[in-house]
Amino acid sequence: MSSSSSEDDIPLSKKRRQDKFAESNASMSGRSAERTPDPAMARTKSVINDDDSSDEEMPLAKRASSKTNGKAMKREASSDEDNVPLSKIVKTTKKPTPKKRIVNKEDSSSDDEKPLAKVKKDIKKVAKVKAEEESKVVRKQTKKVKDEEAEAQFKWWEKSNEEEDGDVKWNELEHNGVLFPPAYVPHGVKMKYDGKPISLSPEAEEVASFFAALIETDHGKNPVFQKNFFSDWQEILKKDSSNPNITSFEKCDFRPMYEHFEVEKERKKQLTKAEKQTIKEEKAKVEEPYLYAIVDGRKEKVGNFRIEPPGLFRGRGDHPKTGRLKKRVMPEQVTLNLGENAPIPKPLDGHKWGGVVHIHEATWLASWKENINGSIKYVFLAATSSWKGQSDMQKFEKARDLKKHVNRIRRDYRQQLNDKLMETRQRATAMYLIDVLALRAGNEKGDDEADTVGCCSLRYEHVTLEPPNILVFDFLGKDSIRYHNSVPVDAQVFKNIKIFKKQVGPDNMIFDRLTTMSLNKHLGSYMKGLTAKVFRTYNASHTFQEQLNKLTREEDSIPDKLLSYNRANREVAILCNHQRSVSKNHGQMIAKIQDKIRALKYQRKRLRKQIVQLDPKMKKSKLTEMEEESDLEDEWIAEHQKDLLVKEREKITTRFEKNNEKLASEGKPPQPKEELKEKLKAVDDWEKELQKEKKTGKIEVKASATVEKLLAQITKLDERIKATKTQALDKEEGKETALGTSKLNYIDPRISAVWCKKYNVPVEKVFSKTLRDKFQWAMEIDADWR
DNA sequence: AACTTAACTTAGGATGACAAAG
DNA sequence: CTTTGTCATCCTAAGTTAAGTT
Repeated sequence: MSSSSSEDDIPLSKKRRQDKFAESNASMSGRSAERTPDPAMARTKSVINDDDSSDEEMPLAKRASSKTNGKAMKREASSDEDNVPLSKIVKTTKKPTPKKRIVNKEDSSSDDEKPLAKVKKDIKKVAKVKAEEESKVVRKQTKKVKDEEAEAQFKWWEKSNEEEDGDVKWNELEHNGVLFPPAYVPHGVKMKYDGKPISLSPEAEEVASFFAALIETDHGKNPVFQKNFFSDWQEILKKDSSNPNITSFEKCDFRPMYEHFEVEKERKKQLTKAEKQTIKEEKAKVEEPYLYAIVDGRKEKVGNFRIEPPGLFRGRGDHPKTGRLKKRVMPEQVTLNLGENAPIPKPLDGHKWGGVVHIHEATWLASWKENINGSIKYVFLAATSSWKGQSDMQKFEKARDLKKHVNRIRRDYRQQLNDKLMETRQRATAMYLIDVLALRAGNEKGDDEADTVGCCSLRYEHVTLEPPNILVFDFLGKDSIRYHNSVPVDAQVFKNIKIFKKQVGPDNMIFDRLTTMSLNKHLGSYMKGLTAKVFRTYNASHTFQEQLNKLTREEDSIPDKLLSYNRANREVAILCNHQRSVSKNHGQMIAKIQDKIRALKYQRKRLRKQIVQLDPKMKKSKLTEMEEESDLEDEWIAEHQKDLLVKEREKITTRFEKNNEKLASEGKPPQPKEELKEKLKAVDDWEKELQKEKKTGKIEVKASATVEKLLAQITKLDERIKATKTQALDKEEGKETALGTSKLNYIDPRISAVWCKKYNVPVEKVFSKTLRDKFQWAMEIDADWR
């Protein structure tokens, strides 16, 4: 923080993160302490008296928030479910979890598939036989196609809804495993410790390099990041006794390495086109085997076949683990998911796979455990694949289904906003927020993660009340993005939040009797598969369609139509709070544009003066109608003129030098210096002229100039000024909203497809190539779809 | 555990400024 | 003075991986 001596220079988005940082530092005692509930406050009643005056009588959080015994709490919460009317527990009978079969590389070849696989097959036999036969047919057909022209895409959306085949996603699955990052090649550049160059073991050098590359970034300057990196690096240093004893981060100077990388970067840029081309080709050759998997005979694109390279964990927000070393992944840690009959790809030389499994009900191709949070990473098919496409379409269909139920759901929760039962009332209030504000569900998080919240995990401090009915939300959501919004709400919602807050007290969760699980369970009783996130999809798509209809004019030009499209898109992005960090030089950029505008205005002003000089009568007519340049101060003009002169001189000198170089290379003698002087003199003359202008207040008008000509020039300038202004405005408006996320994940692509058809806008204007590929299933939609 | 959503990072293509040529 | 070619800059799209939900 100390680095921010001039706060105003910091882009907004960065600031927001910094502020947050300050906040968490201020409350150093840590969250766990803050959130520990006051046992004296614990109460047990769970019926609500609606009268405000008797708020005190309200029940309280059994799970009054504590993280320390969260597990016990959760169990308790689930026992609460007994209160739920039976009718609401529709949950389908659980299928036995499929057994994973780990096959060691050695035994995999011979014995293989028969026993376990057969049992499994028997279980699902009845349901599956039909599908299997079908898929065999499909396979034969597509194999033929594949041999000729591999790309003929399988149009799954044209097939009638195949029987939902239990949870089985595939019968045969073949792929070439994963691509590991190349082994580390030491560069030998010595960093300094305590001012002296030191040599490091390759492993220690690698980790130091990870950090060195980041020293100029926000991460590299973040103390938590530094601390975590440093302690993990020390562990690595200890592993090789030849490493120097490094105990103080402050004494480390990573700059030599950083500079080395900068030079390398520059060198890469300087490569010729041909060299770049060969590098690209080599890369493609290495990747080639991993690009596609074969699913039931169909060739499908793989998404992320590359194993994530080692590096420093770049946790967002103030993640406690940010900066920790993300270790290199070895084949031993990687599990492959393959068909029983598929050949097992070769692991790295001298290595073995961690395991090979045949989980037919999963869509992942490979997985490994990551060492920072202990979570599992997966290799999936690409977004263009049928698996992803199908589930994407299902998602939007589900959102469309919601339309049929939403009125009933809304009526219910409105009614339940003053339910006697605390839990029900909280649930109804949460549903209101999820529905109206498109908040995320908000699972609880651990102490070893960034402190972010969603609807169910909102805490006391995240919502403030502004009578009569305004709620002010201010919290960090997913990715530590700030959600800051003032919304007028239903009177009862306002009242409820007030009550809940009073009950739970500071630092505690507002919906203390609600979990995402119980909420989703309840939603599921309205409609199969309905969960909190469906509301986000539904509301996003719905808003988009609404806005689009409202904004688009038949008679508009295509750019205008696109503007409407983007505006509708922006509405959705705002609803979903999709932000992007303002680029580091946004401020500069805007300043540059403003300067450009002023420079144009300066020119225009001169032209006007000239016109008046030519024809004094013009003064009162057209010219006065024109907008006055309020931001053109004399001071600025002087500055600007100086600038123009300096630039002109520079230009002349460099041109002169360049010319000389050219002459020299041709073996000719350089131009005489007098020539340069001669040319520079012209600028001097210009300068004098400007000074004279300043004194007399008159501009010398060229002999060829006429009023008409000057007016024409002014019109041109006017246009340019206007264009630049709107450009600036557009940039300013959109600087913080990211349109891409909603387009990619929330807005039903069929709405766009229909819109393009209806208004004759080419689809490629609204969908990039990847988007078109991903949404192929939506492109051939009927024009009357809604 | 498995899958979707999301922002951050990077690559490369479009765009505009500038110099040289017409 | 306008047009054309080149280079740097900027911006978008693709790629990556962290952070959510179920």
